[in-house]
Amino acid sequence: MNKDELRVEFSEKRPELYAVELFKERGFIRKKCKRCGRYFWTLDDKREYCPNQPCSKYEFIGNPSGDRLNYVEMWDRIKDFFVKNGHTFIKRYPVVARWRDDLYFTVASIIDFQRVEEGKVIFDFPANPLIVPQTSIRFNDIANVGLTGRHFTSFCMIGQHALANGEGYWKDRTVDLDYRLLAKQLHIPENEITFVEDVWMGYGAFGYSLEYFVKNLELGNAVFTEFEGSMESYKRFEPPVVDMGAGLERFVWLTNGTPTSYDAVFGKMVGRLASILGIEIDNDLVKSFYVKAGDLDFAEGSQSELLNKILGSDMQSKDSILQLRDLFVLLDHSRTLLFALTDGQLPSNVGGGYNLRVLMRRMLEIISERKWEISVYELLNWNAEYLKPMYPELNESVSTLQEIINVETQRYHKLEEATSKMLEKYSKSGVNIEEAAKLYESNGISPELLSKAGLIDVDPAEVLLYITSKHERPASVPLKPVFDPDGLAETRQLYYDNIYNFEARVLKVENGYVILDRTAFYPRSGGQEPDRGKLDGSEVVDVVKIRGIIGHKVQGKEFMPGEIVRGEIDIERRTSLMRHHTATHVVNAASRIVLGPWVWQNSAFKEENRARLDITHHSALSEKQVKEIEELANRIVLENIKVDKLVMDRIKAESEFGFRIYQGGVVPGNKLRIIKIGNYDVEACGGTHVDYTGQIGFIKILRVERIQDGVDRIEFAAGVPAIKYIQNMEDTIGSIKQRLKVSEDENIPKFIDRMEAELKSAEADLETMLKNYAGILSRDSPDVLLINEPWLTREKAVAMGNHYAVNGGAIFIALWHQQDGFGYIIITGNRAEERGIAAQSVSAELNREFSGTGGGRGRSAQGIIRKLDNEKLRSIIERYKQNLK
RNA sequence: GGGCCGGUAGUUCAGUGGUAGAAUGCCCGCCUCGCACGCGGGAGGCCGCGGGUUCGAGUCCCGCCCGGUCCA
Repeated sequence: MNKDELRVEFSEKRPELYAVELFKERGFIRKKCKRCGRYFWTLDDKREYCPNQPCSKYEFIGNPSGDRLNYVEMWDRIKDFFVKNGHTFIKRYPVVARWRDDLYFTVASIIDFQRVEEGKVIFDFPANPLIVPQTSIRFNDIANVGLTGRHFTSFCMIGQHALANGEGYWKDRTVDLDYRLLAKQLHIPENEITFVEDVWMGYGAFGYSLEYFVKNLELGNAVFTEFEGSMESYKRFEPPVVDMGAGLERFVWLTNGTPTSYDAVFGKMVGRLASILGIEIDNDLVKSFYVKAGDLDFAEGSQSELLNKILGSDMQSKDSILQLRDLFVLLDHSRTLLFALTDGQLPSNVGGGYNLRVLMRRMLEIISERKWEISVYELLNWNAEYLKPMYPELNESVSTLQEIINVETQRYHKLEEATSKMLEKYSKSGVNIEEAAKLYESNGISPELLSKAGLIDVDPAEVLLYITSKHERPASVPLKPVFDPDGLAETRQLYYDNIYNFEARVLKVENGYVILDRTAFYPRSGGQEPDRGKLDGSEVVDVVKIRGIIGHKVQGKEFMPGEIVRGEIDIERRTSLMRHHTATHVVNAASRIVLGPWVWQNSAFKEENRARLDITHHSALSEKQVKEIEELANRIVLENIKVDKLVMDRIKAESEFGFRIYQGGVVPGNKLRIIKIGNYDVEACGGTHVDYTGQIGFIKILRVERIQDGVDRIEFAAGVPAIKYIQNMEDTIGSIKQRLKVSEDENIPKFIDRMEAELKSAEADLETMLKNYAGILSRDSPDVLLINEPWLTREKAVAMGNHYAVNGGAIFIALWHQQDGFGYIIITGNRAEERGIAAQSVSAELNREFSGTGGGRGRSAQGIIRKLDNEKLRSIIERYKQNLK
């Protein structure tokens, strides 16, 4: 199924889908665009073209429509309208989409309420209908930011969402509300409003949509997700979903009519930044440029080419546009960074973190190249202040972000240093295209930089093309569920109620998994390993949950549907799992307190004997930090705090505790199970926990490692396994003390120091002795020295040979016994050289005569011989002696 | 998540399969010098770790660890 086919299906074959009541009531006419052929609805019977670019051009620049409002005012106005009309206001979700494994960032408001389970989309609305100002992040238009006047790396998507299930509403009311928002609430003349027919699809569901435009600026898109299946056979999606997303930035732009949306959106910040940086803005140039640049795509093709097309050869204009672009980029990128950092994403070299690093580095690069007197942190601060009425959390978090920015800035400076060193290195030779590609991919030195430094002749774009031509990507294979949950009711969970023995009815047996109507067995989920125990006396070896249905893998017995069985949980194992799970929350809280507010749980795993917690942090953990975390965690244990296990409405939990509760990802459902440990930690969590922190007993951190840029792993044990770990450590130290014959732990390092010193002095003595010995030997037999001693090794032979040669010896031959013959080393001195005797020629002779192999260079050679004939060796040596006389 | 680059003296880095180097810093001595003072001497190394190939590996091959970088 593709979009074009779907358009034909809906717009051509089923046009009635789009004919909402409002169109009849207000007299909108359906037209077909003369240029692109798409259908649109308008009150203007003379209109021939749809409002999309390039079929039509913007008409609002310098000629705005509706009430002129700034960013924050505009949101208030829109929010008031929807709330007045029965919508529940929902605070924005984090821009870091932790509840989705297919996305790093929240890219649209509907993402908040979608859960993807086994490739199927499930909608989960906290209220119906609702309105949300969802900050959405998109990195695909990064090259267009600042140049087209309308692209951002993040924007506010006004999300108007409803389920058509009786409680919410469907398309007639949706379009009616959107129309009234424009015409009544914002006083936009109704004949300026146009609706365009379009289609939408994703995750198996699809539908049709009406995009709405004013003066040819697209403001929003109302998507009606009504179907699922394939083009050939589709059925109604229950319940149908209203997904209206509109760009707040567009609304502000329209009603202000500025040349760019940045002017409207960032308001006073533009002028303030320009005056600090000493930039004078030429309004005529700006207006004429952005009117033309609006419908170009700078992401594809050469940027300078497009600029030349608009500005001709006027270098000065080009410079001032690029300068303005950089100013807008700083404002845009700093806003995106502010949201993403606040929501806990750290810059790094993997995953979504890389996108942030790119933004950060682009900002630092601009600031450093233009020598602008502004810091990244200041810009974040401005944005936080500006957006305070809408998003107070930004202003609360911004001061804590300084440390992250510092670390990242230092990394950038390190890269800068390394770069200038590399440029220096290649300054004479220059680089070819292959080297340029390598320098960029491995050292981060961009082709533009090489070009500026005059090290490459080719167009930088050509290097990038060369790089992309080498890349390919692999595909991933989705896992197949172990049993089919369709048609089964959710299993009743008994494991939260301290039940360890129970009776239940078998509903189904598939693939070795027994599904019961109720169970006290905790399934593998939330990083907690499953319970073990017995079902009718047989071992339960695994417990899994698929869409609320719990399956037990049992060994040694066949079960029949309908029979009643007895379950018995392994209490010792469960208790240990509970300790480790609560301990994980405690260690997470301790890490956040010790390190900083950017610490989130990245993932976690709890088993019977140990647990590991991966946390987001900008640097590797120091020994001191680990000790502090361990100590604080144990203090929280000693405080013996009650572990509250609450069931709360999602909205209430989110508003009371914030999105911090989603450490392990957002849990589906309107009711959340909340685990609260005093004021230390609150998380939505489905795991089993102890009742008081004191029951954890003792937490011991076993090891920490940095598993990737931005993530540190903490492995620890709680309770009995932690004690066992300490006991093992004691045993090890005890045996070391026994071997070293020291009585106190603290004497071990001293003992090692002494051993090291003794070894060193023994080595030095040996060296001296070898030297002296070689000196004596060089006097006694200055021509050829054959030495064959049991204590010889390669290293000792080399050292001796050198001393021998230095003292005037000519040919040094060392032989020592080896597994399959004799190893030898030959070192020659000046006198041998004068006679034209090279070490490798002696070696060659030995090899030839005694079935050996080996070789060398200049004054040294080494090898092995297998069949030594002492008689023959003596005569060879005699010959060399004669030769040297 | 994938690709690529790197890891050798305290530091910055060279290093054709054949005795581990330079510069700088450090220590000692000389010089009292037109200025990164100069001269001489010295200490400082599991060449990231483990395996393999080889008579022989810093060097070639494989795996791992650490750092960096680019891409999705």
